[in-house]
Amino acid sequence: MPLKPVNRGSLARDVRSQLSRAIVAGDLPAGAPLSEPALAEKLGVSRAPIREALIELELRGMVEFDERGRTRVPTLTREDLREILEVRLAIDPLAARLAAERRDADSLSAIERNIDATSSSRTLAELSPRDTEFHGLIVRASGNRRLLACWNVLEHQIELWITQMQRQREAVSPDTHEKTVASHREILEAIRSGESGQAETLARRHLAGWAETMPFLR
Amino acid sequence: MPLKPVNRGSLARDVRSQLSRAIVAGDLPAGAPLSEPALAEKLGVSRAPIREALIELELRGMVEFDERGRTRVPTLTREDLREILEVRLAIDPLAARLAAERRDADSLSAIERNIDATSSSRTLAELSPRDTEFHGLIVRASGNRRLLACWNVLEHQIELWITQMQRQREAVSPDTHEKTVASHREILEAIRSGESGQAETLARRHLAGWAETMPFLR
DNA sequence: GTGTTGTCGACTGTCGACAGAGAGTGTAGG
DNA sequence: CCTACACTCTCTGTCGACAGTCGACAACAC
Repeated sequence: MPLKPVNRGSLARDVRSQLSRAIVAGDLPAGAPLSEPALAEKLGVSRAPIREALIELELRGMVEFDERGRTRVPTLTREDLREILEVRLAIDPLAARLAAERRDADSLSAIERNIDATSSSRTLAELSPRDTEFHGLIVRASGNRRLLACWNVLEHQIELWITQMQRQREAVSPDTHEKTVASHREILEAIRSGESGQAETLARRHLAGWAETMPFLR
Repeated sequence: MPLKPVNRGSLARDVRSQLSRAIVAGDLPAGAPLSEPALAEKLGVSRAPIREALIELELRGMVEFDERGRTRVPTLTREDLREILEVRLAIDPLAARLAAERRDADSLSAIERNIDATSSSRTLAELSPRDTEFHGLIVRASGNRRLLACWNVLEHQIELWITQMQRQREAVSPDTHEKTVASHREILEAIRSGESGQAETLARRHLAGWAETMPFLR
């Protein structure tokens, strides 16, 4: 029986992922202050790992500190989404281009599996994490760690915004769903065949097209 | 020992800026492990604010944790610089375009003052922080907080790389210096007059031109 | 000499505790 | 009835302490 390395120093990391999950799931309501002692008791740990987790979540835009140090889940506005999309319009196409220049086999198969999972999603609650994951996989496939760091700043904010839209239970229209999957597959094929310019263009169009389905962005 | 004890109140923030300063100044040598107790004693605080600062510095790429939790100042390679420039080639032009679309008076005058300071810098040690600041001011002027968050991930890494190049004491050739200032001024004027496309193009060319002065990038 | 085992020191992850500050509340006085 | 004040309660920022773990090194066995 092969021995695997054991989990080390998992408390703070566990706390972070639990809080992260709870936030995007909407279990921690936006706006209300998060009390460190309360979180610590709920999670059965002391305040130290809670604090470490909160600091990281703040840098990733999942919580914000008010002027007196209290922590809240931010309420994302139209303006916030606009900002996120503006930056993603720079990041996503770049990531696709770099990924096409590398063509890493492992990354490609991971993306492939993601698309399969996406195509079998039916509700927005299923689809949207897959979609976020798709774009994250491309950023990873770019091999640029700084680009990944930038992506990490945005990644969860997108999911949080979708949650706050309160529309997760809606079924995705078959039309939208089909278009998304087809578009993702196109991008993957451009990457796989090394057509970096095409991958870049497709990624840009994909995101811009999605943004246009959000008419309230003005 | 350029680290000095810190004044009470907002300890963690002070610790972070002191460590940040010490790192980009090269006072904390890259590669060697940073001991929390040692830092705590040098700064006259307990380990708690030290830890908070280190977590933030890690997310900003100024320190890295090894698999066992020990902290080190990373040694940046050619590859790292290439990654940074790749991402900046996406961020900088976008920031310039957005800044031109906003044309905020306060931002414009801050940039103006920065250019004046730049033009009176003589050594690389003086010039390079001004240059970093110039680009940071444009990102701020874009008004996009997510873009600023991405920039923050990169900002200090650039300064750190310059430090590790060990060339701060070199005089900047008058030619290079003049070109830099002229280029910055061009970008500012494009922003001031609201020519967003032009600002974007100039910002891209400016950065690409600088990258070409780094022949070892291949 | 080489490989193994035990010991020592140092460091990280985590915990509980305390002081200061602010918000909310109840009460006394006008 | 309304205001002002004092009290309480909770929270954050910070501290010191402890346990587990790891690397270095010495002692030891073969």
